Amino acid sequence: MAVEKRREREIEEMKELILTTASEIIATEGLDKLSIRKIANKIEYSPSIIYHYFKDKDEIIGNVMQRGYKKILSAVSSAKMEQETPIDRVKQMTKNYIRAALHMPEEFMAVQLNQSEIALKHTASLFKGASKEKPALTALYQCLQEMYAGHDVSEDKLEMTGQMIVVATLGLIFKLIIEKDIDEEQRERLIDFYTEDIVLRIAKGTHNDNYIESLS
Amino acid sequence: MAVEKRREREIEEMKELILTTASEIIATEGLDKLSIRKIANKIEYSPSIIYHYFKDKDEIIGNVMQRGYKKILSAVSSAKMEQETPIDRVKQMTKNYIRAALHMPEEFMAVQLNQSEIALKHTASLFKGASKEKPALTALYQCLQEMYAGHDVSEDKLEMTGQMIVVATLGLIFKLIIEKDIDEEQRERLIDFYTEDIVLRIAKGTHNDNYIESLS
Amino acid sequence: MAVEKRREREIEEMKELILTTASEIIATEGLDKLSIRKIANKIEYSPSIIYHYFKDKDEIIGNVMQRGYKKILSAVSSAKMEQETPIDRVKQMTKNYIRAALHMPEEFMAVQLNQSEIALKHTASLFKGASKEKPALTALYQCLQEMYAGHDVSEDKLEMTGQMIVVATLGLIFKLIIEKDIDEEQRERLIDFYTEDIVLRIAKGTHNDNYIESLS
Amino acid sequence: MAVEKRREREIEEMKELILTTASEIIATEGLDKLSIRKIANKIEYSPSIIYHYFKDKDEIIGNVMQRGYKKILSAVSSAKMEQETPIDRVKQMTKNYIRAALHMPEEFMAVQLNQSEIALKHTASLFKGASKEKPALTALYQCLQEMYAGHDVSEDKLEMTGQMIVVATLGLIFKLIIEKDIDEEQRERLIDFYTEDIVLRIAKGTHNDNYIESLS
DNA sequence: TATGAATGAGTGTTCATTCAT
DNA sequence: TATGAATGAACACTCATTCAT
Repeated sequence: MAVEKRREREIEEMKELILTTASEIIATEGLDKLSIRKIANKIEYSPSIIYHYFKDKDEIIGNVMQRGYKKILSAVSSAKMEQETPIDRVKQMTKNYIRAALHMPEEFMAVQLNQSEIALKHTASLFKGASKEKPALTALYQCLQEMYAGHDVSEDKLEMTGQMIVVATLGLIFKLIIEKDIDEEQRERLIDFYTEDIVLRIAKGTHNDNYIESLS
Repeated sequence: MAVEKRREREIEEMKELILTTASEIIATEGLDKLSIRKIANKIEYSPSIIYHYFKDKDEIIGNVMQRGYKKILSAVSSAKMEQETPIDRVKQMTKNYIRAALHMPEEFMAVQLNQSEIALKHTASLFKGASKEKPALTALYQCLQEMYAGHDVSEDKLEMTGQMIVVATLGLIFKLIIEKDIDEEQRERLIDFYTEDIVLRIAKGTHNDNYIESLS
Repeated sequence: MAVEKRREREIEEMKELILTTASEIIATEGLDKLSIRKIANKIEYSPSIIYHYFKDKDEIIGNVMQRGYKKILSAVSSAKMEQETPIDRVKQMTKNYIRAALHMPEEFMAVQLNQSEIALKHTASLFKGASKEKPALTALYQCLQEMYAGHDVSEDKLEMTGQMIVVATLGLIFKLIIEKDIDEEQRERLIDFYTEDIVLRIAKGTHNDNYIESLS
Repeated sequence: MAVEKRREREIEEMKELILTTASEIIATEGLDKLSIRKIANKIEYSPSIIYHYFKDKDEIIGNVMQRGYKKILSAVSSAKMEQETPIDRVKQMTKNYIRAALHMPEEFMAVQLNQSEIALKHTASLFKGASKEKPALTALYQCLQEMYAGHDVSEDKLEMTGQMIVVATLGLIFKLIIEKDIDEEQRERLIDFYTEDIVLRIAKGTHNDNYIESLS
């Protein structure tokens, strides 16, 4: 009984070890350079033992991605209710999302850029109706709905606005990850500017901005 | 000497052929499925001959990416002057950029996601002062300057606004490429919405939007 | 001691379980797809435990084959005494033999095609004197002796005739197993024709067939 | 030009070497123990080179089998017309067939016992109408027709008789191969008895054998 | 210039077997 | 008695690269 528990723990630890190692390799060399043998070498076990803990390579990749996805998601959702106004919640959410992503850059990239069906099941967000299916988008969408409550805005446009925030945020994250030599200060400036300013611009739309009309 | 010139031309042609073929493979199967053998098969030469024209696979990839970057650039710049108002030029530019990228999705991804220095030399755009160095950003920046001429907006904010447009556009492109199963109609809707609406929102800022203020 | 007996019984049961399972796998997937893991999975034990009951895979295969041989044998011998005339007994025996074999095709093939000494100890039938050593052949031989009682036929020829019946029967069985797509009707026709007609022709010989002489 | 010819010859030689080696392995260890690595080791080349000459393992197996089949076929057909009477031709054909098979025992087994579709395309002989499709059977069938010309025998029975000769012959060959320890003399006796006597019995049928009737 | 032969390292995966517990 | 962790050898196959010609 105590034995069983220890076993279970050990299994969990080994799985953890394998997944972490896989994450590291993905982080340093990219998803397509990940190999069972590389994992085995790193953890100093024989390749075969890995099949004790995971059915095959796909299961490992699946797990790595799911973990990545969960990390991100929890980071975002933890912020859901902290802010009072919907727009502040949107700001907070994107901020958290960006931070979380930048804490696991390569893993995040691997997940987001993966075109396999299992990955897309988690990451797809551009299809029609995504705001009702995807947790992250749903949260965003609800904020937007609150913001526009009582105003005549089509559901469609609201969904697309949410999608555009997602897309723009991802774009920023990708670029910040790829341009890894940008100094800390500039990073912060860009993130701040994006979350404090750009997100707002996208979210609020331009319904009444006579001033800006005059600019163009 | 005439002989030499012919030789040189032939060499150039062969290099061209190899690179074009590599591009095609990347376009249809992705960067990591590119192999010397595949190129050789397609051009109906033996794999070995390729090493006559390029040191190794990496050199081929490097060249492909450089060409990819140039293609994109020319697509964008060709549109520079067609539109009258600056905001229309911005719209047009992003539209062209998106179209061009989506016509060579895998190649585009390969270029934009490449973290090597030589790639970054072309693609880096988030550093301070980028709007003065990077052709694409410069064009954008100039439009924004025109838009805000006579208004009190800091150079800094204008540069960052340009960078945000770049970043958001890339995000949209990436997602459109990755979520390859989205139907044509939705694609068009999103692109339209982005170029007609979102770009505007980002570009114009929110200086005077009392209406929206009331929303939040 | 009671305990010991129970233990022994349990061991026997476990061995039985393992062997039956192995037989099933051989039957459904073929001998070369048999693996310790597959057996273990099926009986819901760990692979290692199997080594408690059998030295190695070969020992298991050996046992399976022995059992297979016995099954066939009992199927044949059960028919020994049912028929009155010797030729009817021969017919009945071959019929039973064919039926029994076709009920366990893969196992039968595995046994009959196995060239190991232990397998051959059971299956060898072509050596001189086989009709006195091999139960199946002995039965056949006795029938033939009865048939030819009072006629001048050499022991030798009689033994060889028996061997030829064995050989032909095996040939038919093998082909029926290998050509697995033959429809039921044709199968039956062939088996019938063989057991009713061909076996007779072989068994009876051609001592007096003037008619046929005239054919050649 | 001379170079090309030499190359072609060398390729042919290498292919030959690979196939012969594969045959040897099949002969000594069985078809399912055949591996690319084993071939490579035996011919003292690296495994990869084998893929220069053959697409994959299946292609090698296919070639081995085809060669085997052809060898047998030519052995048989070479004898077709040497004999005068049809029954002598049948005898001669089976004799040649047996000899040919015993000269390449394991290869023959591998071909005849292979259940894959491509193998069966060559070896299947029990289906209705086989005597019109399979060269070997056709030859047999024609002999039988000649023998029974002018007598009232159904096509069906004639075809089945042919099939039974095939089946019996295969049975004999298989057993002679498997029981590899039988001494030369006994082998010869059995083969002789089969070809001189048994084949005759099967072929001629038992229409008029009053004598034998009395036996049963 | 161009080829094809050849290699060695690498891929994912399966398996029989051993051993400490 | 029974387990699960672990290994090492084997499997088919792919690839970048080299080299003699």
